[in-house]
Amino acid sequence: MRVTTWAEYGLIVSLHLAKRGRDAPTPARDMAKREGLPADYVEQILLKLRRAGLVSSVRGAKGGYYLARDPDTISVKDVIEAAENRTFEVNCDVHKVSSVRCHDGNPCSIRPVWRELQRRIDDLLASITLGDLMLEEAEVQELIAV
Amino acid sequence: MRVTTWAEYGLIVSLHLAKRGRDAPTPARDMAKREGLPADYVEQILLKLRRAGLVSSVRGAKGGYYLARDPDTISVKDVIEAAENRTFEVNCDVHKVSSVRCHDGNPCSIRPVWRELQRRIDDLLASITLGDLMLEEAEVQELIAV
DNA sequence: TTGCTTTCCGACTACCAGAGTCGGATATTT
DNA sequence: AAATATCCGACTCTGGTAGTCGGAAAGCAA
Repeated sequence: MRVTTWAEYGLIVSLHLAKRGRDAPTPARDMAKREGLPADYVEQILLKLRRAGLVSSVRGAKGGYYLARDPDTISVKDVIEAAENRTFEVNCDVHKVSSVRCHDGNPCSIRPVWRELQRRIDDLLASITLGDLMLEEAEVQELIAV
Repeated sequence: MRVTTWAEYGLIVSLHLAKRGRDAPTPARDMAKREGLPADYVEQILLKLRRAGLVSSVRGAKGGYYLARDPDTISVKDVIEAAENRTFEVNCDVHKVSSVRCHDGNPCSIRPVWRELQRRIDDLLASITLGDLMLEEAEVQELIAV
């Protein structure tokens, strides 16, 4: 169980845009260079973020990307879902063990475990915003450790 | 983010053994057939569970596997770690984005997010035992939804 | 002692998603 | 025009997941 680079890079890039502000758009290539990430790949991810409505873009020279909304209104969950489609994927829904076993009518005491796990993961990730992540590491840590 | 079949099958198989009791060992082949899982694969997983000390085995005819400890003393986290090595894997530790960025000295406001996520996942999974999962689905659901 | 059942274990294959690249089309500024 | 960017599909490469296979060793039963 882990998050992919889509989610990780997505967060890095979103946070980068949040810090840069919304005055002038930031070119993908410039962002990739500063963050030390593969440029072409970053562009793919920015495309996903744009399609999800998290960032906006300006084409042509002097163009680039900027955050579509205020950092405080964008949660980590938003970014991960934009980049990776889902946060935690419950096998009962997608990669079913078997159609019989995972059928809704069939009782399964394991299912509630995955469901609850998904709920808790989503709860945490939805509670953290890009605004929060603009703080120092130690402050973030304190903030989210309830 | 998802659990692999190692973890899923591992749980199914452990739970199966828990329900069967510890009077007589259960052959892997028999278990696989009843649960509708690939026999050879189940055997691989049982091997992992045994190496982790969760199940014990008896070789030869009339042999098989049985739970090494009381179901109430084995958590879902135990089973997942036995089958999959880890529950949630923090990229900062294993698949580092880059050695510079993920170096301990380098400040990173994203890191606390993954760490806290790991903590919460582990907390939940450690709080659920095989004994709990021997209850009905609805009861399990109620039990773990705090 | 000869089978039969079963665990044990390494090695081997198939497949797919993750990670990243590439080539070119389109839009905008200078 | 030329330069800078987004846009986007398609393409490759790799590693891990999922599962299979072939045999060696151990114990039971006759």
